[in-house]
Amino acid sequence: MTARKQRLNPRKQPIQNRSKVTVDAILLAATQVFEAHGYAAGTTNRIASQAGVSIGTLYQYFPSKEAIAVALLERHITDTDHRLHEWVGHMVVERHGLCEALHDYVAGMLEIHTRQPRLQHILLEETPLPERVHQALLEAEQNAAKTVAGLIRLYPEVRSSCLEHTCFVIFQTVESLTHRYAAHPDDQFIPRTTFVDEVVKMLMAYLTCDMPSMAG
Amino acid sequence: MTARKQRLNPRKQPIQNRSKVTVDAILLAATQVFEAHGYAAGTTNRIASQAGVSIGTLYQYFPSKEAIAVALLERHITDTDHRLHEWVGHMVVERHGLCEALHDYVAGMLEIHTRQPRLQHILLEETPLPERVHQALLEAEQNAAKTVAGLIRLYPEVRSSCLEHTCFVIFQTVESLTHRYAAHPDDQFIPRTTFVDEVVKMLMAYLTCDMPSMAG
Amino acid sequence: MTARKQRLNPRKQPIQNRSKVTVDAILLAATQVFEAHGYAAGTTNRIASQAGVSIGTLYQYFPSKEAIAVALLERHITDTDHRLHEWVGHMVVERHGLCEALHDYVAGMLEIHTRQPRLQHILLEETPLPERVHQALLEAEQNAAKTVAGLIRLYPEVRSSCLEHTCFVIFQTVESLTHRYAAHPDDQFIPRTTFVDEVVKMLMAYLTCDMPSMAG
Amino acid sequence: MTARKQRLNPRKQPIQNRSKVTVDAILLAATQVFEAHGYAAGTTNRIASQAGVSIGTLYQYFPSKEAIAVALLERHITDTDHRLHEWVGHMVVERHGLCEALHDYVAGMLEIHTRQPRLQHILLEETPLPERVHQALLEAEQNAAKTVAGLIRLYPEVRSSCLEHTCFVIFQTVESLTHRYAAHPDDQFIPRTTFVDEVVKMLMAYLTCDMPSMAG
DNA sequence: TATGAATGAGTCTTCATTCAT
DNA sequence: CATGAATGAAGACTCATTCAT
Repeated sequence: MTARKQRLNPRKQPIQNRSKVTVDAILLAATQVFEAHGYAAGTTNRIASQAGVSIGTLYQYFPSKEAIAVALLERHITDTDHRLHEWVGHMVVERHGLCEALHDYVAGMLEIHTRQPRLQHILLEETPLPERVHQALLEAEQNAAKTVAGLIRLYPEVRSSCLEHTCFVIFQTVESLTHRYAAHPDDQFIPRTTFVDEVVKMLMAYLTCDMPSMAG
Repeated sequence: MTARKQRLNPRKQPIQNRSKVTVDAILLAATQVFEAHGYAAGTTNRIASQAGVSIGTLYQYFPSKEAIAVALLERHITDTDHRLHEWVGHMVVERHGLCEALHDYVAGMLEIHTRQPRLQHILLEETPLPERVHQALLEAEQNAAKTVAGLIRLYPEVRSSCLEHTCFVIFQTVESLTHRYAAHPDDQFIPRTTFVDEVVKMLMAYLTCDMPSMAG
Repeated sequence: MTARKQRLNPRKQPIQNRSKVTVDAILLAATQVFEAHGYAAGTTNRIASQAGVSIGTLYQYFPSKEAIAVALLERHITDTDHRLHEWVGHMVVERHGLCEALHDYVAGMLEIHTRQPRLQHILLEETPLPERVHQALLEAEQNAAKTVAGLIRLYPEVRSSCLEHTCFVIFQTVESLTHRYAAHPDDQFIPRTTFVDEVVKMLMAYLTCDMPSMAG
Repeated sequence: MTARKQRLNPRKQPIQNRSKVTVDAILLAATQVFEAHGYAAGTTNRIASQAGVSIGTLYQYFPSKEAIAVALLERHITDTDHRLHEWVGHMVVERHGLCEALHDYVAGMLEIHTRQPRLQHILLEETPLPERVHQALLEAEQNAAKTVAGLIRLYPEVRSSCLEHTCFVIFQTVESLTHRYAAHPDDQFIPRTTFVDEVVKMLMAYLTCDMPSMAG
């Protein structure tokens, strides 16, 4: 079936794959270079040489430096979404308690951000992105909140007048706190495990404590 | 009365102020330019022309682009510190309840970050600052946490095994959540007042709910 | 024979040469520009356009303006060394007399300096060179003195208590006098050939006259 | 007599002197600054502040940076001329021998150039001077040669077919050799006193040895 | 298709000079 | 006359992007 195609294309790998490999190498290199130098100082030449391809080849696959950043961000969005769904699935299957679930979530996000502390900020703040990408990001965040809500809803101890809002806040809290901690680890002041525990405690309290919506 | 003296110094403003006015104009312009273009794309020429002075004048007052960023950050640290102390004083004098106090705090921070949504992150993340400035920032954050703790401690309903850690988390939560909301206002999804209320609710729960330090 | 291979590489010149041609063009242009404007006023843009390349290309081959000057100086050192050795070889083979030998030497140096009257001084005096380059130059001068001594020693009429010192003085005298004459040709006052003759006469007298080392 | 004038000008010093003091201060400062930083990097602001006057005052007395260099060069020419005549007078009065006279001359020039090793080169080579200044310099050099000739002629042991040419060469030799030695003291290789002795030896030989004008 | 030399607009920064006070 | 803040042209250098091979 693919044999005939192969004959027309007697390379070791099918064209599609070759491209994919190159694109992947470039994106990986871009991740590393941006992470290390920031967006402005992360030059396309550095990315190309880190990827092991020529600058010309890089521009064969991406029309501009910005396009690389956009691709990176799109990939990031997809990845995060995947992870989130995997986590939810895992929690459901394993029948973890709420507290364990939250702990898993917070620790997982902290780990991701620790591995690439700057990338997200670089893509979100330093890169001049087209509006549609920003929109995509917002949508992704709202979907994420919904996904989290889907899991949270399963726990009977949760009390919330509006689960959507609650979960939006939870998602944002975890995102921003773990990112911040990863970017500037104040390990001297508060150790990592304590930090995770405290955040989980806050989320648990928020979700389970009976509290009037405002004042009282 | 002062007319005669004025004649000896017919400047509109005393010399001291002239410099200060220029410096202020530059810093204000830098704020706007960085806010609009980021650090790397915020060129010194743009800052100068936005400030209404020549590029030469800019370099008379600041030896380098970095120096402008440092000045901006130092000013930001001082300002934040002032505001925080003012807030604490206000709360103590007015004998506000904990919930109102937190509401004030969150709303205040959100307002600050709304006015300059990107600046803080730009200074913190995009600008290659000398180590001592980073240290100063960390110190400032820890002091802020202590200041918050000083106020929180006055409320008998607060339950916390370690107030220092708790307040550190609270400070970071408010900082990062308000900044995030200001930077990418998801107004469509969750309105501003609701957002503030939810955050306050979370903080209240965290501070007052009796909850084992971990698991249970 | 090589025709088929050539077709695989249809460039007018092999790659290696292309770079070399460019580098040479830049160095030649730098020589002319420094010669005409001095080091400080010899801008890299001027050098580039004189070389017929873009400023970007210039910086592809030399990391800084200083690097160009260093390259120029190194080339100069090598060239001078070559010429000196050639001259010595020539003298030995041709069995010239001392007077003719000195005449050749002086006339040769005068010619070199006439072609580039300012360059040497510019490189030595106006350019802030790294220490190792200065060291290299000193070494080169001392080697030159030794080379001269190697030849001088062959002439039995030479009387000198310390040939090393004598030849050092001779080398410096020829260097500085010919350079000075070339830089500010006082042709009106003393014609070129007379100048050379007089210098040779002085050197001959210095080398051959019996004279007490001091006073007497 | 001058009293009446004084009353019209009740300053501590007459106007003329005040100006002169300021001009002198500027020229002295320029000497030091050029010596330390070269012409291009010797900024007018640095000169002014070194002179203890404002940049505005500097431009009240000199219309441009170049004018300062010209004034410096003119002063240098005058000074050198003075020194030369003093030396000649001294030699004549003291009835020194030729050898001592030359020794005095060489040692004196070496001392001058040692005190300001770069200044002369800076003025002559780095500064883009108007043609008339170059002419003045040439004239000064030729006058100097004549002055030297005037002294040399008094010594009966001197043999020279053309004293003018001989003395021109002598003047240039001493100028360039001492300047070169002062600029790059190769003390390690040849000590200062030895250097002076050798140069004197060469000059003595040149002046007193009977030698055919060329070849032989 | 891959390559990488070449391009040049744009960046930060300096400094001679002016002019209002 | 003295001052020094302000000016802006110009210089060294970078880097996204193109195109001939």
